[in-house]
Amino acid sequence: MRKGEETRTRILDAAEVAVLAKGFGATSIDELIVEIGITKSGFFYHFRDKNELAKALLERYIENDEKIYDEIFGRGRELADDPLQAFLLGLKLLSELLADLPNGHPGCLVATMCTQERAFDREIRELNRQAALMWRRRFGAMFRDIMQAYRPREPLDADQLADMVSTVLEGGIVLSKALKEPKSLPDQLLVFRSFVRLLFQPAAPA
Amino acid sequence: MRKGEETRTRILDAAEVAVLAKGFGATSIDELIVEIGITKSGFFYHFRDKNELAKALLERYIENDEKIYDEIFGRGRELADDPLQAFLLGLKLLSELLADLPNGHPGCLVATMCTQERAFDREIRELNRQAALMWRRRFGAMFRDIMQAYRPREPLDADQLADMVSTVLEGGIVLSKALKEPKSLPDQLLVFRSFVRLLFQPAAPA
DNA sequence: TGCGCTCCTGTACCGCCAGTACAGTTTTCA
DNA sequence: TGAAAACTGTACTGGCGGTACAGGAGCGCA
Repeated sequence: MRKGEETRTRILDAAEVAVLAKGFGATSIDELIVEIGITKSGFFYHFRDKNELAKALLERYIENDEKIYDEIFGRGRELADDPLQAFLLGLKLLSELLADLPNGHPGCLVATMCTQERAFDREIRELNRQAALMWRRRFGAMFRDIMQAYRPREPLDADQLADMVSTVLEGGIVLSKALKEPKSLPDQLLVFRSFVRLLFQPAAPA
Repeated sequence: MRKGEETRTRILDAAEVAVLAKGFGATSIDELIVEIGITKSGFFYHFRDKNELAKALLERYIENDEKIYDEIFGRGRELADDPLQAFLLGLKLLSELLADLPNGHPGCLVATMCTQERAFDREIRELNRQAALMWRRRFGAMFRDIMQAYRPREPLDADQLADMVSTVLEGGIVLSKALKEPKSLPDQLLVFRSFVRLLFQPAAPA
């Protein structure tokens, strides 16, 4: 049990790196087993097929993602009582975390599975959808809290603002990779942060 | 010559649909040639290998993308003299165009190649980078024009604002696909439009 | 001590796929 | 009508996903 879990984790680790770098279709099982030093039979002992691997990969990724957001925006709430300040602080912390990744963001598995959606079954596409909905719920709740205390200068929907967080993150990752400029992602997040601050800023004093 | 171009186009058309749906690695040449009714030899007459296909695909995609932006933001400038109004109008027109796609946005090839970057050679990654830089130049020029006439309420960089257009488009496509909500993409673009309007809105009257 | 379970290895095989090689054939257009 | 363009046909290679099993090493427990 102990040993089996460890091997499984090593497969997932190697697969995640490869899938984020080359895409799922271009990631071969043969290459993974060579890398981690097991046989093909060993691989299929842990995963029925490649689709099972994709599912396990995505589940683990989403779980970890949620944990990171919990920590970062939890810290934001610890350091600031005001919901707007807490959120802005969270965005700042997230931007710093992304800026500190030495080789830039490795990529988002949710995005990877979206850009190759027909390569996966219904179950995986549903997992992907649930992840995006969780992001919406998380940030939507924050924006609703903020709106209790601040009146937005434009009548924007809390869920659409929440989606904007995911949009900027996913889009920033793509742009960063296309440009080969790791700094673009944290920068874009800070631009979005400025927008949020502007949106809830009280009208200029008379 | 005429005929050859037509076949080549048919290959590219079929390949683009398949690559956007399943990713490049999961798109097989065998499947493409069956779909368009040629032989494998016929395919390799037009493209030396799969990488040549990818390059041609990306080149055509970027060219077409530029043409669409030229048209839409050109129309914006025709209908409004003011650079801010012209840009806001362009975003509106773009949002409407995206909202009218019956099955949602098919996906962006630049994003596809980013999320599978290691599957492609240096030349293709450079093409991708140039595309992102072209977007930056295009929208950066528009923001600089706007800044000649309007003072932003936050000191934001024109190039970073320009990148935000690409970010929102790429991120919106990913989110739309993940959520299976085609409307998310045009909606996100309109949220961004509100932000831009807010940014250049004169300070609230005293 | 040995039984059974987990966690693999080894071997052999199938059909799909990218790519090569090249000879031959049809189509197109000047 | 003839040369070039645009293919087809055939045969092959090696990698890959996946299947099918048979067997074995190490470990916990009665």
